[in-house]
Amino acid sequence: MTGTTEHQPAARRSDATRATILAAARKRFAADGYEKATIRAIARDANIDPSMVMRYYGNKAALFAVAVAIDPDLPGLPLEPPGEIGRTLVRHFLTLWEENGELTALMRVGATDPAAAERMQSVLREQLIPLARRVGPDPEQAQMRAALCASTVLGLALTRYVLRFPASMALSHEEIVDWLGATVQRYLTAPAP
Amino acid sequence: MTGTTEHQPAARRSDATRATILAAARKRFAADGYEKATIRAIARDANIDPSMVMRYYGNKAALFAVAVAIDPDLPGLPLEPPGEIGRTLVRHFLTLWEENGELTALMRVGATDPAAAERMQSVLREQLIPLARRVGPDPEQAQMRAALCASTVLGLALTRYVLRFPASMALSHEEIVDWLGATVQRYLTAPAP
DNA sequence: TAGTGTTGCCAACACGCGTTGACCAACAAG
DNA sequence: CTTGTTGGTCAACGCGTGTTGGCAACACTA
Repeated sequence: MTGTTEHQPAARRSDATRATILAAARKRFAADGYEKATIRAIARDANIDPSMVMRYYGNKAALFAVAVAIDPDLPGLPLEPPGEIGRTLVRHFLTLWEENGELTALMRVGATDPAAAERMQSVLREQLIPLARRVGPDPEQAQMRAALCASTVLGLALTRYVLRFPASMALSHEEIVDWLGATVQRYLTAPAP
Repeated sequence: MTGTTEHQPAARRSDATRATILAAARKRFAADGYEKATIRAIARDANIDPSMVMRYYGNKAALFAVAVAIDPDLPGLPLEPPGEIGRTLVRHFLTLWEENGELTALMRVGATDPAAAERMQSVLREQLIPLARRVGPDPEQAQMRAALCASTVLGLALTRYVLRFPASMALSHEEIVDWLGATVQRYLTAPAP
Protein backbone atom coordinates (compact mmCIF):
# COMPACT_ATOMS: atom_id res chain seq x y z
CA MET A 1 0.00 0.00 0.00
CA THR A 2 1.24 3.38 -0.86
CA GLY A 3 -1.34 5.65 0.79
CA THR A 4 -3.76 5.67 3.66
CA THR A 5 -6.61 4.18 1.62
CA GLU A 6 -6.64 1.64 -1.19
CA HIS A 7 -6.77 2.51 -4.88
CA GLN A 8 -6.08 6.17 -4.12
CA PRO A 9 -3.11 8.03 -5.55
CA ALA A 10 -0.58 8.53 -2.80
CA ALA A 11 -1.19 11.60 -0.69
CA ARG A 12 1.62 13.94 -1.58
CA ARG A 13 3.26 16.49 0.60
CA SER A 14 2.53 19.11 -2.05
CA ASP A 15 -1.23 18.64 -1.94
CA ALA A 16 -1.54 21.44 0.58
CA THR A 17 0.33 23.82 -1.71
CA ARG A 18 -1.80 22.77 -4.65
CA ALA A 19 -4.92 23.60 -2.69
CA THR A 20 -3.53 26.93 -1.51
CA ILE A 21 -2.72 27.89 -5.09
CA LEU A 22 -6.19 26.92 -6.26
CA ALA A 23 -7.87 28.91 -3.51
CA ALA A 24 -5.78 31.97 -4.26
CA ALA A 25 -6.49 31.58 -7.97
CA ARG A 26 -10.23 31.39 -7.41
CA LYS A 27 -10.15 34.51 -5.28
CA ARG A 28 -8.06 36.48 -7.75
CA PHE A 29 -10.01 35.41 -10.82
CA ALA A 30 -13.27 36.32 -9.11
CA ALA A 31 -11.97 39.68 -7.99
CA ASP A 32 -9.99 40.77 -11.05
CA GLY A 33 -10.96 38.71 -14.08
CA TYR A 34 -8.61 36.70 -16.26
CA GLU A 35 -6.10 39.26 -17.54
CA LYS A 36 -5.66 41.26 -14.37
CA ALA A 37 -5.33 38.17 -12.20
CA THR A 38 -1.63 37.53 -12.86
CA ILE A 39 0.22 34.35 -12.05
CA ARG A 40 2.61 36.42 -9.97
CA ALA A 41 -0.22 37.88 -7.90
CA ILE A 42 -1.77 34.47 -7.33
CA ALA A 43 1.61 33.05 -6.30
CA ARG A 44 2.17 35.96 -3.93
CA ASP A 45 -1.20 35.31 -2.28
CA ALA A 46 -0.28 31.66 -1.90
CA ASN A 47 3.19 32.52 -0.57
CA ILE A 48 5.05 30.50 -3.16
CA ASP A 49 7.05 31.09 -6.31
CA PRO A 50 5.25 31.77 -9.61
CA SER A 51 7.02 28.83 -11.21
CA MET A 52 5.24 26.48 -8.83
CA VAL A 53 1.91 27.47 -10.32
CA MET A 54 3.18 26.40 -13.71
CA ARG A 55 4.57 23.14 -12.39
CA TYR A 56 1.31 22.11 -10.76
CA TYR A 57 -1.20 23.43 -13.30
CA GLY A 58 0.72 23.62 -16.59
CA ASN A 59 -0.31 27.09 -17.69
CA LYS A 60 -2.64 29.92 -16.83
CA ALA A 61 -5.54 28.77 -18.98
CA ALA A 62 -5.49 25.30 -17.43
CA LEU A 63 -5.41 26.80 -13.96
CA PHE A 64 -8.45 28.89 -14.79
CA ALA A 65 -10.27 25.87 -16.17
CA VAL A 66 -9.71 23.96 -12.93
CA ALA A 67 -10.63 27.01 -10.84
CA VAL A 68 -14.06 27.52 -12.36
CA ALA A 69 -15.18 23.94 -12.89
CA ILE A 70 -18.74 23.95 -11.61
CA ASP A 71 -22.14 22.51 -12.46
CA PRO A 72 -25.42 24.14 -11.37
CA ASP A 73 -27.12 20.73 -11.50
CA LEU A 74 -30.55 22.01 -12.46
CA PRO A 75 -32.01 18.57 -13.27
CA GLY A 76 -31.81 17.72 -9.56
CA LEU A 77 -34.37 20.37 -8.68
CA PRO A 78 -37.89 19.42 -7.54
CA LEU A 79 -40.55 20.45 -10.04
CA GLU A 80 -43.36 20.33 -7.47
CA PRO A 81 -45.44 22.25 -6.68
CA PRO A 82 -45.66 23.64 -10.21
CA GLY A 83 -46.49 27.11 -8.96
CA GLU A 84 -43.22 27.27 -7.02
CA ILE A 85 -40.73 26.48 -9.78
CA GLY A 86 -39.79 30.12 -10.24
CA ARG A 87 -39.02 30.64 -6.58
CA THR A 88 -37.18 27.31 -6.36
CA LEU A 89 -34.97 28.21 -9.31
CA VAL A 90 -34.13 31.67 -8.02
CA ARG A 91 -33.36 30.35 -4.54
CA HIS A 92 -31.12 27.67 -6.05
CA PHE A 93 -29.10 30.14 -8.09
CA LEU A 94 -28.86 32.52 -5.17
CA THR A 95 -27.28 29.98 -2.82
CA LEU A 96 -25.10 28.69 -5.64
CA TRP A 97 -23.71 32.16 -6.16
CA GLU A 98 -23.24 32.97 -2.50
CA GLU A 99 -21.46 29.72 -1.74
CA ASN A 100 -18.71 29.86 -4.33
CA GLY A 101 -17.12 32.82 -6.02
CA GLU A 102 -16.23 30.75 -9.10
CA LEU A 103 -19.40 31.94 -10.78
CA THR A 104 -18.43 35.55 -10.32
CA ALA A 105 -15.06 34.76 -11.83
CA LEU A 106 -16.72 33.02 -14.75
CA MET A 107 -18.93 36.04 -15.42
CA ARG A 108 -16.06 38.51 -15.16
CA VAL A 109 -14.10 36.49 -17.67
CA GLY A 110 -17.10 35.77 -19.88
CA ALA A 111 -17.42 39.51 -20.45
CA THR A 112 -14.33 39.44 -22.65
CA ASP A 113 -13.53 35.79 -23.33
CA PRO A 114 -15.74 33.87 -25.77
CA ALA A 115 -14.70 30.52 -24.32
CA ALA A 116 -16.01 31.42 -20.88
CA ALA A 117 -19.16 32.84 -22.46
CA GLU A 118 -19.66 29.53 -24.22
CA ARG A 119 -19.30 27.69 -20.90
CA MET A 120 -22.11 29.76 -19.45
CA GLN A 121 -24.22 29.27 -22.51
CA SER A 122 -23.87 25.51 -22.24
CA VAL A 123 -25.71 25.66 -18.92
CA LEU A 124 -28.57 27.41 -20.64
CA ARG A 125 -28.55 24.99 -23.53
CA GLU A 126 -28.23 21.74 -21.65
CA GLN A 127 -30.12 22.46 -18.46
CA LEU A 128 -32.34 25.57 -18.57
CA ILE A 129 -33.92 25.04 -21.99
CA PRO A 130 -34.81 21.39 -21.25
CA LEU A 131 -36.34 22.49 -17.97
CA ALA A 132 -38.36 25.17 -19.75
CA ARG A 133 -39.52 22.56 -22.23
CA ARG A 134 -40.85 20.37 -19.46
CA VAL A 135 -42.70 22.96 -17.40
CA GLY A 136 -43.76 25.41 -20.12
CA PRO A 137 -47.03 25.37 -22.06
CA ASP A 138 -45.45 25.20 -25.52
CA PRO A 139 -42.18 23.32 -26.21
CA GLU A 140 -41.52 25.54 -29.18
CA GLN A 141 -41.23 28.53 -26.88
CA ALA A 142 -38.78 26.81 -24.54
CA GLN A 143 -35.74 28.54 -26.00
CA MET A 144 -37.29 31.99 -25.63
CA ARG A 145 -38.57 31.35 -22.11
CA ALA A 146 -35.23 29.95 -20.96
CA ALA A 147 -33.42 32.96 -22.42
CA LEU A 148 -35.65 35.30 -20.43
CA CYS A 149 -35.00 33.34 -17.22
CA ALA A 150 -31.26 33.38 -17.82
CA SER A 151 -31.26 37.14 -18.34
CA THR A 152 -33.22 37.54 -15.11
CA VAL A 153 -30.87 35.51 -12.97
CA LEU A 154 -27.67 36.74 -14.61
CA GLY A 155 -28.89 40.32 -14.42
CA LEU A 156 -29.15 40.10 -10.67
CA ALA A 157 -25.78 38.38 -10.42
CA LEU A 158 -24.24 41.10 -12.57
CA THR A 159 -25.51 44.04 -10.55
CA ARG A 160 -25.04 42.34 -7.18
CA TYR A 161 -21.78 40.36 -7.44
CA VAL A 162 -19.88 41.79 -10.40
CA LEU A 163 -20.73 45.49 -10.60
CA ARG A 164 -21.58 45.51 -6.89
CA PHE A 165 -24.29 48.16 -7.00
CA PRO A 166 -25.13 49.05 -3.39
CA ALA A 167 -28.84 49.14 -4.20
CA SER A 168 -28.61 45.58 -5.49
CA MET A 169 -26.44 44.32 -2.64
CA ALA A 170 -28.96 45.74 -0.18
CA LEU A 171 -31.65 43.33 -1.34
CA SER A 172 -32.40 40.54 1.12
CA HIS A 173 -32.66 36.92 0.04
CA GLU A 174 -36.38 37.00 0.72
CA GLU A 175 -36.93 40.07 -1.43
CA ILE A 176 -34.97 38.54 -4.30
CA VAL A 177 -36.80 35.24 -4.14
CA ASP A 178 -40.17 37.00 -3.92
CA TRP A 179 -39.69 39.47 -6.76
CA LEU A 180 -37.55 37.43 -9.15
CA GLY A 181 -39.35 34.18 -8.34
CA ALA A 182 -42.61 35.64 -9.63
CA THR A 183 -40.84 36.93 -12.75
CA VAL A 184 -39.21 33.59 -13.56
CA GLN A 185 -42.45 31.78 -12.86
CA ARG A 186 -44.22 34.02 -15.38
CA TYR A 187 -41.47 33.63 -17.97
CA LEU A 188 -41.67 29.85 -17.68
CA THR A 189 -45.39 29.18 -17.43
CA ALA A 190 -47.53 32.21 -18.34
CA PRO A 191 -49.18 32.27 -21.79
CA ALA A 192 -47.33 34.44 -24.29
CA PRO A 193 -48.55 38.04 -24.15
CA MET B 1 -12.90 84.33 -40.21
CA THR B 2 -10.93 81.20 -39.71
CA GLY B 3 -13.47 78.50 -40.52
CA THR B 4 -16.65 78.00 -42.48
CA THR B 5 -18.92 79.19 -39.66
CA GLU B 6 -18.45 81.87 -37.02
CA HIS B 7 -17.35 81.19 -33.46
CA GLN B 8 -16.37 77.65 -34.35
CA PRO B 9 -12.85 76.32 -33.89
CA ALA B 10 -11.23 76.07 -37.26
CA ALA B 11 -11.96 72.84 -39.07
CA ARG B 12 -8.68 70.99 -39.09
CA ARG B 13 -7.42 68.61 -41.66
CA SER B 14 -6.87 66.03 -38.93
CA ASP B 15 -10.50 65.92 -37.83
CA ALA B 16 -11.15 63.02 -40.15
CA THR B 17 -8.32 61.02 -38.60
CA ARG B 18 -9.53 61.86 -35.11
CA ALA B 19 -12.98 60.55 -35.98
CA THR B 20 -11.55 57.41 -37.58
CA ILE B 21 -9.53 56.68 -34.46
CA LEU B 22 -12.54 57.21 -32.22
CA ALA B 23 -14.72 54.93 -34.33
CA ALA B 24 -12.09 52.20 -34.31
CA ALA B 25 -11.64 52.61 -30.57
CA ARG B 26 -15.36 52.27 -29.91
CA LYS B 27 -15.51 49.14 -31.99
CA ARG B 28 -12.49 47.55 -30.34
CA PHE B 29 -13.52 48.44 -26.80
CA ALA B 30 -17.00 47.06 -27.41
CA ALA B 31 -15.64 43.87 -28.92
CA ASP B 32 -12.68 43.15 -26.67
CA GLY B 33 -12.91 45.16 -23.44
CA TYR B 34 -10.29 47.50 -22.09
CA GLU B 35 -7.17 45.34 -21.74
CA LYS B 36 -7.50 43.34 -24.92
CA ALA B 37 -8.31 46.40 -27.01
CA THR B 38 -4.73 47.56 -27.51
CA ILE B 39 -3.68 50.94 -28.84
CA ARG B 40 -1.78 49.14 -31.54
CA ALA B 41 -4.87 47.25 -32.68
CA ILE B 42 -7.00 50.39 -32.70
CA ALA B 43 -4.35 52.21 -34.72
CA ARG B 44 -4.14 49.34 -37.17
CA ASP B 45 -7.91 49.47 -37.67
CA ALA B 46 -7.69 53.21 -38.30
CA ASN B 47 -4.72 52.76 -40.67
CA ILE B 48 -2.42 55.10 -38.78
CA ASP B 49 0.51 54.90 -36.40
CA PRO B 50 -0.07 54.09 -32.72
CA SER B 51 1.66 57.29 -31.70
CA MET B 52 -1.11 59.33 -33.36
CA VAL B 53 -3.61 57.92 -30.90
CA MET B 54 -1.48 59.26 -28.09
CA ARG B 55 -1.05 62.63 -29.75
CA TYR B 56 -4.77 63.15 -30.23
CA TYR B 57 -6.14 61.61 -27.05
CA GLY B 58 -3.30 61.76 -24.53
CA ASN B 59 -3.41 58.23 -23.22
CA LYS B 60 -5.46 55.06 -23.35
CA ALA B 61 -7.67 55.88 -20.37
CA ALA B 62 -8.61 59.27 -21.81
CA LEU B 63 -9.42 57.69 -25.15
CA PHE B 64 -11.71 55.23 -23.43
CA ALA B 65 -13.41 58.02 -21.50
CA VAL B 66 -14.18 59.87 -24.73
CA ALA B 67 -15.24 56.67 -26.47
CA VAL B 68 -17.92 55.74 -23.94
CA ALA B 69 -19.30 59.18 -23.04
CA ILE B 70 -23.04 58.64 -23.13
CA ASP B 71 -26.16 59.65 -21.23
CA PRO B 72 -29.35 57.55 -21.27
CA ASP B 73 -31.38 60.71 -20.55
CA LEU B 74 -34.14 58.99 -18.60
CA PRO B 75 -35.73 62.24 -17.31
CA GLY B 76 -36.79 63.03 -20.87
CA LEU B 77 -39.12 60.02 -21.00
CA PRO B 78 -42.91 60.48 -20.97
CA LEU B 79 -44.50 59.13 -17.78
CA GLU B 80 -47.95 58.84 -19.37
CA PRO B 81 -49.88 56.65 -19.50
CA PRO B 82 -48.80 55.30 -16.11
CA GLY B 83 -49.51 51.73 -17.11
CA GLU B 84 -47.02 51.97 -19.97
CA ILE B 85 -43.93 53.14 -18.10
CA GLY B 86 -42.40 49.67 -18.03
CA ARG B 87 -42.74 49.21 -21.76
CA THR B 88 -41.52 52.73 -22.45
CA LEU B 89 -38.41 52.20 -20.36
CA VAL B 90 -37.55 48.85 -21.91
CA ARG B 91 -38.08 50.21 -25.42
CA HIS B 92 -35.88 53.19 -24.63
CA PHE B 93 -33.01 51.05 -23.37
CA LEU B 94 -33.35 48.66 -26.27
CA THR B 95 -32.95 51.35 -28.93
CA LEU B 96 -30.19 52.96 -26.88
CA TRP B 97 -28.27 49.73 -26.92
CA GLU B 98 -28.85 48.92 -30.55
CA GLU B 99 -27.84 52.35 -31.76
CA ASN B 100 -24.45 52.66 -30.15
CA GLY B 101 -22.03 49.99 -29.09
CA GLU B 102 -20.53 52.22 -26.40
CA LEU B 103 -22.82 50.64 -23.83
CA THR B 104 -21.54 47.18 -24.64
CA ALA B 105 -18.00 48.47 -24.24
CA LEU B 106 -18.90 50.03 -20.93
CA MET B 107 -20.34 46.76 -19.65
CA ARG B 108 -17.39 44.70 -20.85
CA VAL B 109 -15.04 47.01 -19.01
CA GLY B 110 -17.27 47.38 -15.96
CA ALA B 111 -16.91 43.64 -15.42
CA THR B 112 -13.33 44.17 -14.28
CA ASP B 113 -12.86 47.91 -13.81
CA PRO B 114 -14.44 49.56 -10.75
CA ALA B 115 -14.37 53.00 -12.39
CA ALA B 116 -16.54 51.84 -15.27
CA ALA B 117 -18.83 50.04 -12.83
CA GLU B 118 -19.22 53.31 -10.93
CA ARG B 119 -20.15 55.08 -14.15
CA MET B 120 -22.97 52.62 -14.70
CA GLN B 121 -24.06 52.89 -11.13
CA SER B 122 -24.33 56.67 -11.44
CA VAL B 123 -27.08 56.19 -14.03
CA LEU B 124 -28.99 54.10 -11.53
CA ARG B 125 -28.42 56.59 -8.72
CA GLU B 126 -29.13 59.80 -10.57
CA GLN B 127 -31.80 58.74 -13.01
CA LEU B 128 -33.43 55.40 -12.29
CA ILE B 129 -33.94 55.77 -8.55
CA PRO B 130 -35.50 59.27 -8.91
CA LEU B 131 -37.80 57.87 -11.57
CA ALA B 132 -38.79 54.99 -9.31
CA ARG B 133 -39.46 57.48 -6.54
CA ARG B 134 -41.87 59.40 -8.74
CA VAL B 135 -43.89 56.54 -10.16
CA GLY B 136 -43.72 54.04 -7.31
CA PRO B 137 -46.20 53.66 -4.46
CA ASP B 138 -43.69 54.13 -1.64
CA PRO B 139 -40.64 56.45 -1.95
CA GLU B 140 -38.79 54.38 0.62
CA GLN B 141 -38.83 51.40 -1.72
CA ALA B 142 -37.48 53.41 -4.66
CA GLN B 143 -33.92 52.12 -4.25
CA MET B 144 -35.03 48.50 -4.19
CA ARG B 145 -37.41 48.88 -7.14
CA ALA B 146 -34.80 50.69 -9.22
CA ALA B 147 -32.24 47.98 -8.46
CA LEU B 148 -34.65 45.32 -9.71
CA CYS B 149 -35.29 47.28 -12.92
CA ALA B 150 -31.57 47.77 -13.50
CA SER B 151 -30.91 44.06 -13.09
CA THR B 152 -33.70 43.30 -15.57
CA VAL B 153 -32.42 45.61 -18.29
CA LEU B 154 -28.74 44.85 -17.74
CA GLY B 155 -29.46 41.13 -17.63
CA LEU B 156 -30.90 41.24 -21.10
CA ALA B 157 -28.02 43.41 -22.34
CA LEU B 158 -25.55 40.95 -20.84
CA THR B 159 -26.98 37.83 -22.44
CA ARG B 160 -27.81 39.52 -25.75
CA TYR B 161 -24.93 41.91 -26.46
CA VAL B 162 -22.03 40.82 -24.25
CA LEU B 163 -22.27 37.04 -23.88
CA ARG B 164 -24.22 36.84 -27.15
CA PHE B 165 -26.36 33.83 -26.26
CA PRO B 166 -28.15 32.76 -29.46
CA ALA B 167 -31.38 32.20 -27.54
CA SER B 168 -31.25 35.79 -26.31
CA MET B 169 -30.25 37.25 -29.66
CA ALA B 170 -33.19 35.46 -31.26
CA LEU B 171 -35.71 37.50 -29.27
CA SER B 172 -37.54 40.11 -31.33
CA HIS B 173 -37.94 43.68 -30.14
CA GLU B 174 -41.65 43.10 -29.64
CA GLU B 175 -41.09 40.03 -27.49
CA ILE B 176 -38.56 41.87 -25.34
CA VAL B 177 -40.79 44.89 -24.84
CA ASP B 178 -43.77 42.68 -24.05
CA TRP B 179 -42.11 40.36 -21.55
CA LEU B 180 -39.63 42.71 -19.89
CA GLY B 181 -42.02 45.67 -20.03
CA ALA B 182 -44.49 43.83 -17.84
CA THR B 183 -41.71 42.86 -15.44
CA VAL B 184 -40.36 46.39 -15.10
CA GLN B 185 -43.89 47.74 -14.74
CA ARG B 186 -44.46 45.35 -11.85
CA TYR B 187 -41.12 46.14 -10.21
CA LEU B 188 -41.92 49.85 -10.35
CA THR B 189 -45.58 50.01 -9.43
CA ALA B 190 -46.92 46.74 -7.98
CA PRO B 191 -47.39 46.51 -4.19
CA ALA B 192 -44.58 44.68 -2.43
CA PRO B 193 -45.28 40.93 -2.27
C1' DT C 1 25.05 6.06 4.92
C1' DA C 2 24.31 6.50 0.17
C1' DG C 3 20.98 7.28 -3.33
C1' DT C 4 16.77 8.99 -5.49
C1' DG C 5 12.87 11.44 -6.23
C1' DT C 6 10.12 15.56 -4.55
C1' DT C 7 9.45 20.48 -3.25
C1' DG C 8 10.76 24.88 -3.63
C1' DC C 9 13.42 29.27 -5.09
C1' DC C 10 16.02 32.07 -8.30
C1' DA C 11 17.33 34.14 -12.53
C1' DA C 12 16.39 34.66 -16.95
C1' DC C 13 14.02 34.46 -21.48
C1' DA C 14 10.98 36.33 -25.23
C1' DC C 15 7.08 38.95 -25.98
C1' DG C 16 3.60 42.58 -26.18
C1' DC C 17 2.23 46.53 -23.97
C1' DG C 18 1.69 51.95 -23.37
C1' DT C 19 4.33 55.66 -24.24
C1' DT C 20 8.01 58.99 -25.99
C1' DG C 21 10.87 61.81 -28.94
C1' DA C 22 13.40 62.43 -33.18
C1' DC C 23 12.61 62.95 -37.77
C1' DC C 24 10.25 63.76 -42.43
C1' DA C 25 6.59 65.54 -45.95
C1' DA C 26 3.16 68.65 -47.10
C1' DC C 27 1.21 72.86 -46.92
C1' DA C 28 0.31 78.15 -45.72
C1' DA C 29 2.02 82.75 -44.94
C1' DG C 30 5.55 86.34 -45.50
C1' DC D 1 12.10 81.17 -51.83
C1' DT D 2 12.08 80.92 -46.99
C1' DT D 3 9.98 79.91 -42.68
C1' DG D 4 6.79 78.04 -39.40
C1' DT D 5 3.03 74.98 -38.55
C1' DT D 6 0.63 70.80 -39.05
C1' DG D 7 -0.12 65.63 -40.01
C1' DG D 8 2.23 61.63 -39.96
C1' DT D 9 5.95 57.68 -39.57
C1' DC D 10 9.75 55.19 -37.30
C1' DA D 11 12.49 53.28 -33.86
C1' DA D 12 13.10 52.78 -29.36
C1' DC D 13 12.37 52.90 -24.17
C1' DG D 14 10.93 50.67 -19.76
C1' DC D 15 7.88 47.58 -17.82
C1' DG D 16 5.16 43.60 -16.59
C1' DT D 17 3.73 39.41 -18.40
C1' DG D 18 3.63 34.00 -19.01
C1' DT D 19 6.89 30.67 -19.10
C1' DT D 20 11.36 27.83 -18.65
C1' DG D 21 15.46 25.49 -16.82
C1' DG D 22 18.90 25.04 -13.37
C1' DC D 23 20.03 24.39 -8.66
C1' DA D 24 19.68 23.81 -3.53
C1' DA D 25 17.29 21.66 0.35
C1' DC D 26 14.54 18.17 2.01
C1' DA D 27 12.33 13.43 2.70
C1' DC D 28 12.11 8.96 2.09
C1' DT D 29 14.08 3.97 0.90
C1' DA D 30 17.55 0.58 0.82
